[in-house]
Amino acid sequence: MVSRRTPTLEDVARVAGVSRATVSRVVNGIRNVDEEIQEVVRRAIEKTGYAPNRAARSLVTRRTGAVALVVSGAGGDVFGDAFFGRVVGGVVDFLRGHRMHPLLMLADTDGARDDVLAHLRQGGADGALLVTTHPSDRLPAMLAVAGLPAVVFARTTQPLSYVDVEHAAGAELAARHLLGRGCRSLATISGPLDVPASQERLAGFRAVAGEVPNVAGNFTVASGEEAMAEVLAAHPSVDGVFAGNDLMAQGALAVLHAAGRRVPSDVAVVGFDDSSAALACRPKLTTVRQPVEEMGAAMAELLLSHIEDPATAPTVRIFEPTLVVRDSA
Amino acid sequence: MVSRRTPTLEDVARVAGVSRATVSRVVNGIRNVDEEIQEVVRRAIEKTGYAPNRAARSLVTRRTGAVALVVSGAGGDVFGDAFFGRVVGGVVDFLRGHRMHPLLMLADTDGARDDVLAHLRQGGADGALLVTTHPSDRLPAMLAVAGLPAVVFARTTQPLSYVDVEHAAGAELAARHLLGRGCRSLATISGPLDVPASQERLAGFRAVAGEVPNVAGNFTVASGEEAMAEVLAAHPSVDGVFAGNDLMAQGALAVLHAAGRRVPSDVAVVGFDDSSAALACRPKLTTVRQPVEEMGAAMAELLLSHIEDPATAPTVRIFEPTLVVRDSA
DNA sequence: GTGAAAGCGCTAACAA
DNA sequence: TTGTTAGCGCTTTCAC
Repeated sequence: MVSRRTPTLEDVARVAGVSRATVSRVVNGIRNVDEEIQEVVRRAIEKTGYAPNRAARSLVTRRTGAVALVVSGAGGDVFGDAFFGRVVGGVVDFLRGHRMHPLLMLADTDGARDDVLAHLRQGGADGALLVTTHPSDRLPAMLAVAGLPAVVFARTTQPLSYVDVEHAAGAELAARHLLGRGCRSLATISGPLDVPASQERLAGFRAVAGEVPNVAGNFTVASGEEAMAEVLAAHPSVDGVFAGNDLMAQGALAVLHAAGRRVPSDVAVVGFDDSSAALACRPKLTTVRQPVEEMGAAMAELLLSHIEDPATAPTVRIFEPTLVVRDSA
Repeated sequence: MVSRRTPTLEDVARVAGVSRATVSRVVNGIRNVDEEIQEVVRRAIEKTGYAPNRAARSLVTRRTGAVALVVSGAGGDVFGDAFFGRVVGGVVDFLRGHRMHPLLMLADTDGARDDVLAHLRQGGADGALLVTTHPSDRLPAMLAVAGLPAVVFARTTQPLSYVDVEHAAGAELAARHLLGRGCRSLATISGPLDVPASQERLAGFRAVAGEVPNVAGNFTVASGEEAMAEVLAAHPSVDGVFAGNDLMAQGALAVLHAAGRRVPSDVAVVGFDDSSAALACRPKLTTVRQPVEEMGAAMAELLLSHIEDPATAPTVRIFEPTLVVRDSA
C-alpha cells in the first residue's frame, strides 16, 4: 500500500459511489439513510481507513469537544497536590462519557490568565472549568464578562455556575463528634484565614464548640506541626483538635506523638478532606469527607449544559460533607 | 455595541483597508510587512476585537497546538496519585513555554485505547505522551504502527522515544547507604514483580547487598505495612529496609514504630521516589529521588521534536536518581 | 511588500 | 432518502 495523503469524505464517497453528504450522515449516525447504503459506506470507510478531520468539523460546528481545565492557583506544584488530582479524576471520568476531554491549563500569572481567555475566544475549547484557590483571582470575572461558558470550583460572586461543599456543616460534624466523645478542651488549626473555606470551617466549628483557640496554618504538614506545637504550649490541657485539612492533621499527629500524647485517648484529632493522607496516617485519621470527585463531575455536567444551551442560568450545587470515623477520634 | 457575530480576518482587513493575506501575516508575525501597515492592522485588530479561529487555522496548518497526555493504567484513581501529578506538572510547565497544552485522556480499557488512537488520527492532537504502568499495554504498539508522534514514560520495546530513570542505580545508592551506616541484616519490600521497574530496583539492591530477603508489595501504604510485618516475623534481627517506593516505606515506618523499633537507630529505612509522602513521614524519609518533573518535561521536549520533524529517530533519555538523606536512614 | 484566489475537509440547508 | 451547493475562517502559493 503506497503512502498517500490521508483519506477524506470525498474519497470514501467515491469508493462507495455516493455523495459526500451521505457519507457524512453515516459517519455522524444520522438516520434517514438506507440500510444497504449505510453498509456500503461503512465498507468504504473500512477500506479507505477514513478518519474524520476534527478541525474541518469544528470549523463548521463551532465545537471542539474539549474544555479547558484551568488551575488558577499559586505555586507550580498544584499537580502534586492530591486534592487537585481528585478533582481531575472526577472531571475526566464524567467527561469521557460525553466524548469530551479536558485541556490542562495553568493560570498562575496575569499573562497566563490572558492566554486562557484568548484560547477560549479562539475556540480552542468549548468552555472552562476553573479550580481556583484565591478569591482575588480575576479569571472568573474575565470569563463572566466575555460571556464564555464556565464553572468554578468554590463559591464565586461572579454570575457563573459553581460547586462547593458546605464547609461550616462539615466543621460542625467534627465539633459534635469531638464533644460527643467527651472532649472538654478543644482547639483548632485552621487554614489561611484569607481563604473563605478556612474561615467557614472555623466559624462552623465555633458555632458548635464555642470560641475555642485557633492557630492558622497553611494546609501543609509542616504548618500543622508548628500549629500543634503552639497549641500544646499555650493550652497543655487540650484534649481535642480539629484541623482544617488532613495534611495539617497529619502534622498535628506527629507532634502529639513526639510529645508523648496518645491519640485518641489523650488528644482526639479530626481532619478535613478525607484525602489519601488520612488513610496513610497512623492512627488513621477521622476526618470530614468532601466528595471531591463528585464535585468535579458536577462541574463538568454543569459546564456541558452551559455549552449546550448558552442561555442556561448560572447554577450552584452545594455538596454535603460527611464524617468518616477512623482511629484518631 | 450591538452583539454581532465574532469578527474574522475579513472584517479586520476591511477595517484596515488591506487584504486578508496581509492581516494574516501580521497576526502570525511574518516579516515583509510595512511597519506602518502593521500598525494600522494592529489597530484594526484592537478595534474589532479579533481573535483568530483555531479550527480554521488547524484545517490548513494541520496542527492543533495540543498533545494527548495519556494515562494508560489500571484503576481510575490515577490522578489521585501524586506521582502522576508530578509528571503532569513537568509536562505542563514545559509545554506552555511552547504554546501547547496537554489533553488529558485515560486509556484503561481497550475501547479507551481505540479512542485515543482515533483522536490522534482525527487530528485532535499533534502527538501523544504516554504514561503507562504495565508493559502489557498495547497502546505504544498501536501508536508505533500508526506512525503517530509519541513518547513513553518508562522503557518500551516499541520503536518510540521514551524517558526512564536508572532504577538499578538508584537501588544501589540505597544499598550502599544502608551498608555504609553499618546495617548488617538487610531486607527489601519491592513493588509488584511483574512491573519492570520493581524488578530492576530489587536487582540493583541485591547487586550490592547480596541476596537479601524480599517481600513484594503493591506500592500502597497498606501493602508496605503487611510486608514489613512479614519481614519482622521472619527476620527479627533486621536492621535495614529498602522499600520500592515511599508509600510502602511509610507503611514500614508505621509497623516498625508499633513494634517498638526505633528508626533509624534500630532499623534504618530508605524509600524510593522522593514523593510528598517522604516529607510527610515521621521520621522524614531518606529516599532515592526520581527527577519526575524533569522527566515529564523531557518527554514533552522529545514529542515536540517528533512533531516538528516526523523523521526524527526514536530517542531515549535516561535520568540518574539521587539519594536524598533525611532522618529515616 | 501586497493582493487575488485556491483550497484545507467538513456540515447543513435546500432541492430533487 | 439522497445529492448539490454554499460556506465555515484561515494560510499560502503565485502574480504583481
